[in-house]
Order: sequence, then C-alpha cells, then structure tokens
Amino acid sequence: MTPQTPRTTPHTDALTLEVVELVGTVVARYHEEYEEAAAKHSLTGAQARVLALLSREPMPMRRIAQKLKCEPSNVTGIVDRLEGRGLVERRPDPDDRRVKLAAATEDGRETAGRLRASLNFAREPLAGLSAEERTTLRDLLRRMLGETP
Amino acid sequence: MTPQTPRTTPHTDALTLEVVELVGTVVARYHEEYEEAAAKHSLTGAQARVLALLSREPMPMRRIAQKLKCEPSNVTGIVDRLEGRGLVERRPDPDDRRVKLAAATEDGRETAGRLRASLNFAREPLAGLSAEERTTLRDLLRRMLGETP
DNA sequence: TATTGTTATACTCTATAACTATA
DNA sequence: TATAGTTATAGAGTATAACAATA
Repeated sequence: MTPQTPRTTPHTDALTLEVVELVGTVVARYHEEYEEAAAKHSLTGAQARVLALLSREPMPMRRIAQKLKCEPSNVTGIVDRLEGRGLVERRPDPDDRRVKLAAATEDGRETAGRLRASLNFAREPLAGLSAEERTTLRDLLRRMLGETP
Repeated sequence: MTPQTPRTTPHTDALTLEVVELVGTVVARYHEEYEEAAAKHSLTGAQARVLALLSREPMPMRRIAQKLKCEPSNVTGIVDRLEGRGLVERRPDPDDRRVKLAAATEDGRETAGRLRASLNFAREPLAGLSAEERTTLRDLLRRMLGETP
C-alpha cells in the first residue's frame, strides 16, 4: 500500500510529517498544562520538577542538576526558593561532608502529591482510548524511544 | 478483557500511568533536541519558535504573543534580538498604523529552513516504525488530542 | 474609550567563572 | 589535585503596570 512513498527518505513523507506535527502538539499541550498546574501551586516549572524529584527521594544537589540537565549553580537558587517556602530542606550527607542532600519536607511531599494529581487530571485525554489502544500506543511509543524489549 | 480495571478512575491504572510516563519521556527528549538544534544556530528556544512562525508568514506582534501564549511585552524583546541579527524585520501594516508586522528576512527564512531540517533529523526515531505503524500512531495521537474526524 | 506596541520593573532560569570546604 | 556546593555576574524569558500613538 502507498508504494509511492520514497524509501530513501522515510522521515519526510507526508504521513511522518503529520505524526511529527501531532507529537509537537502533544508536547506543546503537555507543557502548557504542566506550567499551569505548577502555577496553581505558586511554583515555576523548574521548581515543580525539582519538588517532584525530591518527593520521591532525597538527592545531592549535583544529582538534581544532572536530572534537570542544567548547571549545578542553578540548582542552588531553585532549592533556595523551595526551602524558603518550607517545601524542601538541606541535610548533611553522613558519608561525605561536602555533599548536601536536598529532601522534600512533609509539606513539600503534600504539595508534590497535589501537583501530581492535577497533572494526572490534565493528562486525562488518555481516558478516551480503550485498554487495547493504550497498549498499542505504549508499544509504539516504546519503539519510538528506542526501547526494544 | 482486563475486567479488574476500575472504570471510575480509568486514568490511574498501571497501563495508563506507563503511557503517561512514556509521553513525558517523549516530551523531555523533544524539548532537549529542540533547544539543542536552536543553540546550534545561536538561537534560544523562544527565538527559534518565533522565527519558525514568521518564516511561514508575517504576523502582528500581538499575534505572536498569542501563538507563544505569553504577554505581548515579551515579544518586543524577542523580536528585537532577532531583528538585531538581521533574521527578522518590522514592517508597518497598511490597514492599521498601530500594528507592526514582524516578517522573516531572506536570511531568517534560510536559518529557519536549516533549523527545521535539523529538527526533522532529530525526530528521526519515527523512521523505525513501518508505514502502517505510523498510521496507527497518527490515529491514536489524533484521538488523544481530541481530534475526532 | 479601546487597542497596539513599547517601556520600565522585578523575578526566575540559565551558563560561566571564581571561590570554599571538603576529599 | 579533584570534587560538591556556593557566589557573582550577565543574558534571556516572563508577568505586570504604565505609556504613546492610533483606532
């Protein structure tokens, strides 16, 4: 079917371009809703990401920077602001006195939980798909991401 | 099938959570590669988005702000910087002297073209899917986005 | 009076470089 | 010496409010 599709440039045919555009739309909408959900809790996007990270487990400052793919110096300010609001605290690392472990406080974990709940609601479009369709989508996304289990 | 899935919370079952996480990964990777491609042309993400917009058609400043979902005052600075590099120019609107039309220059259109080419390369993971799989992915993404044609 | 674009201001995020305290 | 975190600095994006020109 559709034999006129050139095999030498498989990523520039009309179908692929349409999928690329759809992915772009998903990305845009995802980001809008993430920022919106963060703003409802008076958090910036970066602060929300760090808080979500720390709500799972405490982490050295350096590791946060790696997760965020930014310079370590930036993390200082972000954690400063979260700490100023009582959502995060800095603890010493017993094994290495150079390291500071950033950890979510009880209040921070609560906020992170509410944030995640509102995000899940934002992602609800998936509810429109049947279980079988979600399975198909999962497999296609996995393959797209290079996970070939 | 899978009747144990609670119908009251269809967006919190394990399958959906996995898809949500995969979508999150796609979003993260898409953004990384977009910023990276922009940086290769010495552009920030916002500048690249505006340039891509204007390479298609000239546009009032106000409309750029709507497309970017930001305040109009921000667009002034972004267009200033693009204009300072000769990629964009401001033209008067013949129909309304309050309006300034931002338009990509020849140089700007060229840069936007190279940017898009490098983006298509970045999105090449789609090439790993067959035409049929891409069609399926397209339809699922469409439905996820609420487009029901 | 309402709208368009701009300016002024303040805050956040970002990268770079230099500093400190540990290792 | 090498590493972890911080500080200092500068540039960019963001929202808000006030302004000039035009409708």
